Amino acid sequence: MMNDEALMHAFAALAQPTRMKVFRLLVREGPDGLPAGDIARRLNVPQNTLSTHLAVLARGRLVRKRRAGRHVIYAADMEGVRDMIRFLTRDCCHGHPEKCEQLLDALLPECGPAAR
Amino acid sequence: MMNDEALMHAFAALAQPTRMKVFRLLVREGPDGLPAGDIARRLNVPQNTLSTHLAVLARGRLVRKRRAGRHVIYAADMEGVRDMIRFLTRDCCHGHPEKCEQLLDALLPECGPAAR
DNA sequence: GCATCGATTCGACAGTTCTCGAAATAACGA
DNA sequence: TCGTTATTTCGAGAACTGTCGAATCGATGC
Repeated sequence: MMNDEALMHAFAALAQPTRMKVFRLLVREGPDGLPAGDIARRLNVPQNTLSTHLAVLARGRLVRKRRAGRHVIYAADMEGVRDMIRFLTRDCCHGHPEKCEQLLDALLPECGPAAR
Repeated sequence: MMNDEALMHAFAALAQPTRMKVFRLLVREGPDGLPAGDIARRLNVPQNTLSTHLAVLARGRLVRKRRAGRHVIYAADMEGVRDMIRFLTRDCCHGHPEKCEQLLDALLPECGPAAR
């Protein structure tokens, strides 16, 4: 479980337009991820600037990196995401689960109607 | 639906320890909320500093304010939360809903086992 | 070894955020 | 109206963040 500081890093990581775009791109790309250079090219950001942003996302556990030859491949890391959701929704219902409907509705449609 | 800038404000709002504590407190407190001064006292933050933080949370649609006499009462606003969750989970499953299990597990326990 | 390619780190500048004392605003009661 | 209480806004200093050129590191192939 993430502590408060780690959680803060996760929120800070997404509080910046370029990093939001990177995260979105990587979530769509799936577990295979993309090399740093490809991301830089696709988002039109200088490679060194992007590298800094990727480090911030990694610090927030929102991306994971692995090396493949001379490429470093980044992929979305859902562990950080899970802990953010936990924080956002902890104690939200006060014993009235139906109040969480709108929150569940935000999550479930993405997973298809067969999710549950 | 929140645009990217509004969403960014929501993430930025939680990227700061005092504001994280305020949000957590207000979520626990429920829809009735708390007057600004009570929050300041409970978290040991000067009232003017807290006021600034509350404004940032409000900009991110994470709290709502209403006036009651000379008090201004703040309560958690789940609309911003819902849009954050939507952003975090959009396109995460790639046609394999079972991959979202861990994300659902982050949300459902908070709502009690009878939630679905 | 050395040239090359991909990625990161360094260093500096500009811009933004955090904090809090002091001043201003807003609502109430006497 | 005046004094009191609750909250917000203003202003300034310190700290932090985003950006990108230049230098560095790491892996590959010749």
